[in-house]
Parts: sequence; C-alpha cells; structure tokens
Amino acid sequence: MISDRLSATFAALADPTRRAILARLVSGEASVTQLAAPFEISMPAISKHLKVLERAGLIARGHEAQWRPCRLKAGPLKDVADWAEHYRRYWTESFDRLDDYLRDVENREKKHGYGKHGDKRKRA
Amino acid sequence: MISDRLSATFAALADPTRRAILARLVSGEASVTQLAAPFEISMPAISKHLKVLERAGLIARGHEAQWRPCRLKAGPLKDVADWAEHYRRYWTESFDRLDDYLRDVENREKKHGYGKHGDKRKRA
DNA sequence: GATGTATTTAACCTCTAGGTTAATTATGCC
DNA sequence: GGCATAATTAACCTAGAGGTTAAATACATC
Repeated sequence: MISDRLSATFAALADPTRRAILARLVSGEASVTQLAAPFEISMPAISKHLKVLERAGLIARGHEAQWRPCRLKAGPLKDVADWAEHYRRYWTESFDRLDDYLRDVENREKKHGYGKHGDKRKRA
Repeated sequence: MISDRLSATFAALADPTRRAILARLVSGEASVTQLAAPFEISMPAISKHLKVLERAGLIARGHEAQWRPCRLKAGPLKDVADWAEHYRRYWTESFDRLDDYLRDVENREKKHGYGKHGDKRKRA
C-alpha cells in the first residue's frame, strides 16, 4: 500500500484504463457496467481499477439500488498539476536546462557526451 | 514494460525516491553517488531508479571517466501538466462537480448517498 | 599491471499489480 | 419466494517492481 497521497495519485494515473475511466467521468456520473463497456477486461478487473481510483481519492461512489455510480473527484489532480508546475521552467528552457550545460558539455564533447546508452561511440 | 509514454511517466513519478531525485537535479547535474547520498537504500537500487527515470525520458546521463552524471529532462513533465490541466475546472468547482449532483443527490439522501464505503448508515 | 573508486549487472527474494473464473451479495420485479 | 441484473469478493495466476548482496565492468592513477 502506498502511504503518501501524491505517490498514490501518480500510481493510480499510471494505468491507461484508469485514466480513460476518469476521462469518461468528465461527462458525468456512470455505473460500473457503463464504465466497463469500452474495455475488453472483465468486470472484476474494472472493479479493482475503481477501488484504486477510490483509494486515491479520484472518484467517489454512490448507492442506487444495485448500482454503485461513480463520479469524478479531481482534488488530487490539483496536487499533480501543482507538483508538475514546479518544473515548468525546465521544460520551458527549450531543451531541459540547455543553457546550464552547453558551455560545460559542448566544448568537451569529443571526450564525453550524453548518449542514449552511455558512450558506445567510436572516439577520434 | 509500459508502452505509452504518459503511463511510463506517471509510473516513474509514483515513487517518492524518484521524485526526490528529480527535485535534487533541479540544482544541477549530479553523479549517481551524489544522488544516492540522501537515501538509505543500496547503490544498485538507486541505479535501477535512475534507469526507470531514464526510460521515462525524465533524465539524461553523461560520461565522465567512471562517473555517469545525470541531468533533468523535464519534457515529459509538460505532458503531465497538460494532462492534469484538462481537469482544472473539476477541482476548481470547489467540491468536484458539486453543482452537478447536488440537486440529484441531496434531495434523496435519505435513501442513497455517497459514503466512504457504501451505505452503511442506519436508515430512518 | 595492480589498486582504488564509480557504477552496473547478475542472481535472487518478496510483495503487489493486474488479470482471470467462479461464487457471493444486494437489489428490483413478478 | 424465485429470478434477473449489478457489482463485489474469493481464490488463483503471472509478471514486474523494488529491494538485497556479490561479482563484474570501466576508468584514473600509481
């Protein structure tokens, strides 16, 4: 079980099915069956996804006869947005802190350099 | 392995150690040993976290002698921020779509209602 | 080339995530 | 009460996450 709220939120959002469920809930309350319709997975699987979303505080659930309608609770998403905002200047600097390391790195690029999987290039 | 980029990003961010590493990288490039310092886990564990961050495109790695300095790559965080922004109006509506369901729900709250774990309350 | 430092890889462990099918619970309707 | 529908719980499976320790790799220096 994930203790801190932000981790629980990110973990809940890491699954595309769950993000799709949230997206669906934007257009209003829905039953479990309705939420399950677009997916090929079983009902219990959907049920588990909903439990994860509920634990993360991203949905709330009601009771109407045998239905348990879900609705969006976007509160934790504000935390996500706020958290990401702290990094805005780093994605704004066109290439991630480009200015910071250009002088350091570029003028010694024959020796070092940032490659995808380390330095496997031939060296002159 | 996670196929879509957004899922990989969220999954990477779901771990507090990894978020702390990103936060540290805001103050500039750092070696693996430097990044590991604040934590009690082993070097291989840190190495794995860095691999996750690298795969998610959140860091880039260099080569300097036996060091593999890391730097922040905030690109994917913009996607996170953009994604979250779509839900702004739902967390802005003070209590998550409050207006949408107040009429529907509140006037039948004796029968139904949104509780933490379903309707376990006594009914009149 | 031996030694020391930085880091990764290998091999392993445990726990959990995400899925399944079958059974159970809750409710409305006849 | 009996049946149909909605959803959850139970029991199970597999793959992967996150951690460990020990061994291997890469580089600088003496």
